[in-house]
Amino acid sequence: MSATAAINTLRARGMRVSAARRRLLEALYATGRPATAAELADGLDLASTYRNLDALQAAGLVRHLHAGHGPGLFAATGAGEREYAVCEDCGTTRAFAPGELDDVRAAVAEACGFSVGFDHFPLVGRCPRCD
Amino acid sequence: MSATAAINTLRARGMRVSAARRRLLEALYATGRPATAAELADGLDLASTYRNLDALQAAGLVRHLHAGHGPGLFAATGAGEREYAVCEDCGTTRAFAPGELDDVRAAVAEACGFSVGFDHFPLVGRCPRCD
DNA sequence: GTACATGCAAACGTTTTGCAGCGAA
DNA sequence: TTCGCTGCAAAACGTTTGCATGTAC
Repeated sequence: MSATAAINTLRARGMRVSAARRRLLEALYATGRPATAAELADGLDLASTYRNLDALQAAGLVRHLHAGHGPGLFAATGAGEREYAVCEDCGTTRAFAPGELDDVRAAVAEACGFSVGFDHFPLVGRCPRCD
Repeated sequence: MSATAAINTLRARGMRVSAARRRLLEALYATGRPATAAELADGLDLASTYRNLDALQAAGLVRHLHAGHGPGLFAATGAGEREYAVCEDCGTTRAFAPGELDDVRAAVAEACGFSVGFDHFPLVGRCPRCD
C-alpha cells in the first residue's frame, strides 16, 4: 500500500481527502517506521493530526503503538509487519512478520493463559547490540 | 520486608525519615499490589510523593511499572514477584514468581535476540476470563 | 449548500521543576 | 544549626476537546 492507494481507500470509504490528510499519509508512508504524531504533523496542526490519525486508524490505514517511555507512535498498516520489539537503550525498533512471534505467544499462553499481541504494546527489552 | 523494615533501610542509607515517607511506605506495603502515585499519596502532596517514590526506588525499596494505558504504577519490592501481566480489558494484574516467565524469555531470545523482562513493562493482553 | 475537516486556543491528566520554609538529624 | 524534605505553585509533556472558519464534495 502506498500513500496514493491509501487516498483511494479514503474516497472509497466516503471520507474526505484534504491537503492535511494527503500530507499526513505521505509522511506515514515515507518514513516507513513508527513515528510520533509531532514528527508526522511537521507543521500541520497537532490537534488535527491526532484527529486524522484516529480517523485513519478507524479506516484501517494506521496503527498506533506505545514504545516504552515517551510519546505514542503511529505507523501505516500494510507493510505486513504488525508486531515490534523496541530496545529500551538505543530505541531501535525491530519489526516482525506475522507469525514470527507465535512461539512467544504460545509460551505466554502456557505460562498464564493470557493472549498477547505485540502490536499495540510491543516487546520492550535490550537488543543484541546493547545487551 | 515490611514498612518498618523499609524505614530502617532508609536510616541505614542516611536518608531522612519523615511523616510523609512513613505514610507512603505504609500505603505501599498495605496495598500489596501496584498502585498509582495519586492512590499512594492519599492527601499528601503529589509532587513530594513522586520525589519520594523516586528516592525510594533509588534505595531499592520501590519499583515502578507501566500497565498499558493510564498512569504509571508503583510497588514495594520484596514481595518476591517482579514480573506482571495486565489485562487490557478488565485491568487485572497477574504477578509472577521469579523464573515463572523464563520460557517466555527464552522464546523471545530465540525469536529476535532481545533480552526482555516484564518487570518494568509488563505483558499486556487479554486474561483468560476476558479472552 | 451542507456536512465534514481545519486551525487556534484552551483544557486535560500525569509528571517535573522552582522555591520559600519547616523539621529531622 | 544544617541540610534534606515539605507543600504550594507553576510549568512541561502528550493528548483531547470546543468552537468558529474554511473547504471538499
